[in-house]
Amino acid sequence: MAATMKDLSRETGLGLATISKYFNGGTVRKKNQALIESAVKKLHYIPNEVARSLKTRQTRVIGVVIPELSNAFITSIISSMEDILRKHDYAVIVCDCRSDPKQEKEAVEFLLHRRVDGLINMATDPSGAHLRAALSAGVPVLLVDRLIDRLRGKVSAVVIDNISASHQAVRKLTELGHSRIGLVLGSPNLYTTSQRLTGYLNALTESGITPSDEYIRYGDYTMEGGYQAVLSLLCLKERPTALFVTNFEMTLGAMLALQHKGIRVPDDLSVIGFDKIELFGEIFSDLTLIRQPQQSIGKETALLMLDMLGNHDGISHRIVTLSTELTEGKSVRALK
Amino acid sequence: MAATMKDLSRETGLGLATISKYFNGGTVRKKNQALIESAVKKLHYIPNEVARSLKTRQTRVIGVVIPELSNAFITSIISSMEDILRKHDYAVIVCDCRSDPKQEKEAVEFLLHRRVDGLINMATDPSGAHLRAALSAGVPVLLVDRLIDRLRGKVSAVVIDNISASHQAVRKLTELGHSRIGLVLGSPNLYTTSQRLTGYLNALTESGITPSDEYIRYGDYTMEGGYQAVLSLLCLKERPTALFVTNFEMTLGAMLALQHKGIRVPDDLSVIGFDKIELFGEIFSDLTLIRQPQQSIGKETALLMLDMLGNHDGISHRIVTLSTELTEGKSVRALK
DNA sequence: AAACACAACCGAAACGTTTCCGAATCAGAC
DNA sequence: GTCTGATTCGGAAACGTTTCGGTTGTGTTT
Repeated sequence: MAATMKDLSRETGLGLATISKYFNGGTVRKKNQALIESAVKKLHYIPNEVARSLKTRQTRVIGVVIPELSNAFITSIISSMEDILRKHDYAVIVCDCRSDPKQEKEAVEFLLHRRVDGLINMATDPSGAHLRAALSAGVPVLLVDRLIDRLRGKVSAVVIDNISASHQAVRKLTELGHSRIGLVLGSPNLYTTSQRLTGYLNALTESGITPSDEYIRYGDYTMEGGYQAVLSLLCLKERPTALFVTNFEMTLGAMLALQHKGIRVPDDLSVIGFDKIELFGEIFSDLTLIRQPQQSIGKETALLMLDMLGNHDGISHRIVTLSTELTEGKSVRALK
Repeated sequence: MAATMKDLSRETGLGLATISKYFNGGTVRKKNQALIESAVKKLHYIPNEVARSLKTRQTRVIGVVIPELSNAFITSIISSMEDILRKHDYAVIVCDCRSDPKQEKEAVEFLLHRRVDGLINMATDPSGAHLRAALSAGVPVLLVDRLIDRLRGKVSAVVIDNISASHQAVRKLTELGHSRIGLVLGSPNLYTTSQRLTGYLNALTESGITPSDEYIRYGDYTMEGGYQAVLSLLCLKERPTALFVTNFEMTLGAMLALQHKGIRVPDDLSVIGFDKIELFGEIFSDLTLIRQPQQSIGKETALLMLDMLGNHDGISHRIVTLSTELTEGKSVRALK
């Protein structure tokens, strides 16, 4: 059905090797170039990347394993990443593992079977067990957003500076006189969770405030989780005067909870949220929040991966840390 | 580096053909099965899908070309689609063409080079020109959400019944006594736009109301577009008493505009929106809206594609139409 | 024990490229 | 018109599978 190089060879009278060289930028005589070009047109030749992959031992495919596709933070990273990768002629296979370690592992194996050239992973399993096969197969691995300690030195990573981000937000609150500051974190064993907790603790102790577990909640990074976390914080005998919520969905949930409880922001409670994402940003436009540079995360991820793919000999594993930004809104006020 | 079937053959003393048969579910003697299994373990054999693809002439990869990845409606479709496809051992390569017909065409070619087994497309170019190459290469094409008239019979499709959806929404409004009903549509030359317009017009004439262009706006399916469209509708000397907004982003924009203008819903104006999407739904929880079954769209798309891939001889092109649902909120009231 | 049927096995040729390296061709100078 | 050195060309062997068709092995029947 589809034309092959062999057909081109027959049509032009040239050898296979010459045709191949033509497509790979080798030097071919003008007249032969023309000959090949017209044969390509005539036969509707389309190069077969599969055969090429088999021979060159590279598929020009990058596997991406993420916890959830329907998550604006993630898709906006993927989107800018895919953009760059495709411009460099790399295809991206995205696998959504639904935050399930088992599925995550299967996804990695699935991609390994397909001989992806590299693996980008926003890890669900904090142990990194799912990546062992990839590592031992020599496939470059790049972690995004979440580091895995025991893989340090064996993989690259692109993350944000979670500690400072959190530190900055909390310091802002302490500077305004808040000392009972509620913290809503993600799932307990996630990298970002513990980092953001550290930043919070640092900022508090720095201001001479003794942190108390009472004010810390784990909201699973979901809207529902954020909602419940805030409700529970509001039940404390000594209510927090301020809140720091550490991801976007939970911020949404938190705002909803406050709204339902009739608590005014910032009059009754100061709030700092997380991740201003296109559409949503408009809705709570006056929220003070920590903003992650999703675009840059995607871009840096793509570039770092391309870099790893380039240095085929002796891959150097780098960790790129991007910084966040505190955008001021009107959801925070000074305690009189 | 990586072990091949040849290595397994040497290790077990069995022939290549036998090993292959083992992996493809052929009958192999018990003792030999055990032999192979242990060799697989010992050598860490991973089947090379690339070589297999070359030989079998199928990649088990589906290409998906969409206008925008960071769009919740789209990702939720993709998510459920990818889920099913991967369970059937098909990988999905997603290309975001940023609603640019040129990029869309390039994406299709990109995927064709990679010899995808099938193509799923939420079309940006309403002419369908970008799909010609795929069609003539005999690659099954499946349109989602947007039909392309001149491709009828040559492709399959999964869409919703836009005309009834729109009809239903508008009839609801006319039944409550509204006659000046503003309509906010997407981009003029899109399939869904014209279908939803038709439903609107039908419903109006059915109630003896003469439609007027004055009440129709094109909002480009963006939040900003919806925002502007509503502002402009509010400037009419004879303001509409009700509004039907035909996608999610524009509904968001519309609500924002109303909020900014201090217009109360439904007291001052009745509103029917579109697409309740997880998170956002909570925010405007009392909106009456048309809900598309994104899950089902994804699922039907995947199944239909698998079906097309199955009937390798004589693909029958089907069009699956799913229906929408009107969920009642509190954003609509009867005109006294 | 011979004959048979049937299951399980294997050698070798594909699939469509790339690449090595020896062979052919070329341009220019004498 | 020949020779030289530099270019361009092409034959053939890979890459790791699947599959065709033929061979060997196993177990039953008489």
